[in-house]
Amino acid sequence: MKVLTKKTDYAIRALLMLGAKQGSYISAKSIAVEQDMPYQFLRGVLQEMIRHDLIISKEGVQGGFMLAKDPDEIRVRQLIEIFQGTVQVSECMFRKQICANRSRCVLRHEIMRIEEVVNNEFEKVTIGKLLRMLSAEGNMRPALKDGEAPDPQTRQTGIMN
Amino acid sequence: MKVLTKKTDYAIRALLMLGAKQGSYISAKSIAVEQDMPYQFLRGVLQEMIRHDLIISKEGVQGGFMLAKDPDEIRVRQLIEIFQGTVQVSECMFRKQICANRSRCVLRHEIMRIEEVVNNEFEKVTIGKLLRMLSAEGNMRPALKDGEAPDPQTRQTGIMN
DNA sequence: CCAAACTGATACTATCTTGATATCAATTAA
DNA sequence: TTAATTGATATCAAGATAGTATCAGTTTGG
Repeated sequence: MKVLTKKTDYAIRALLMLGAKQGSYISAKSIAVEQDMPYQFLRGVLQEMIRHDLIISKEGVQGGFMLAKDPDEIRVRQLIEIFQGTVQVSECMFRKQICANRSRCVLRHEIMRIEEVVNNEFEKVTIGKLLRMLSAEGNMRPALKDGEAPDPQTRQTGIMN
Repeated sequence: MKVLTKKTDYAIRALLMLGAKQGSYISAKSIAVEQDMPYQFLRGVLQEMIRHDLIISKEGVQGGFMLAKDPDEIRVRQLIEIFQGTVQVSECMFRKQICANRSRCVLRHEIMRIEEVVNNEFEKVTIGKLLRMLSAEGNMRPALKDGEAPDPQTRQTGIMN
């Protein structure tokens, strides 16, 4: 049972990199190199995020990508939905007006409950939160609470690797 | 994001059928027919469950399968582990002594936390619990609490479809 | 004893999803 | 004007999931 596919994984890490340098355009190439991701594959991921208004882009020399919104408003849950589709139980679910099979429906009911738990958890994880965890870890200081501004030192430490 | 694969789904429903007729052997064929599952595929699933001591079998005429333990001791979590492997985050995790990439590790940390939540939930769902939900639903009475014995009427209603 | 109803074991194929690559046109800054 | 870039697709490879087929061994009832 794999929680995150490559696409989601790459997406999150790319966003973290963009989030660490807000305000400037960062090229797909530099992300791919620094994060060790396949270039063209990453580009597909980035384009998908543009379509969902998570990032914006600029073409041409010195072009690249930039966050389109506050990091605290980009939720891992949404990324999972974009790249892996809504959580669903086996089949049954859609169409098939009311399950033909009771045992499957009972099972489904249980799983939908669990799905909700999972979704709530992923809803709480934002790019902003991850960024704070990163910088906190970066210089071995306690994690910042939500809303608290990280100190400049931590800021410039750089995020990746 | 698919929570249950066919194998797990079939496994659970087969177990529910066995659980509904504890004490007698039920053939793979009858399960396949009643539950509308591909016969040979189901057989593979059943054999896997034998290897994990969830069920036992009897060969030959009048043979079939039977639960090997109390339904309340068969957990959906274990079934998921058997048929879908342990929950894991992207890659990273195994080998690769300590992630080379900090952002991936921070992410991983968050996801491992969520995984634990999921595992706890699936740990709580047993075949016994599902059986009780089924019989409760079967005749529109409130669900039984854990440990409470279902009444005979409910019992004989039959489980499937 | 034998035939039919079964499981054990395994090999194979098909289909779907995920991951990755390649190409070409359009844009932009130096 | 050219090199660095994104936009848009098309294609391919690899892996996971789903499903089929086959044959040998076991058991029971007639």
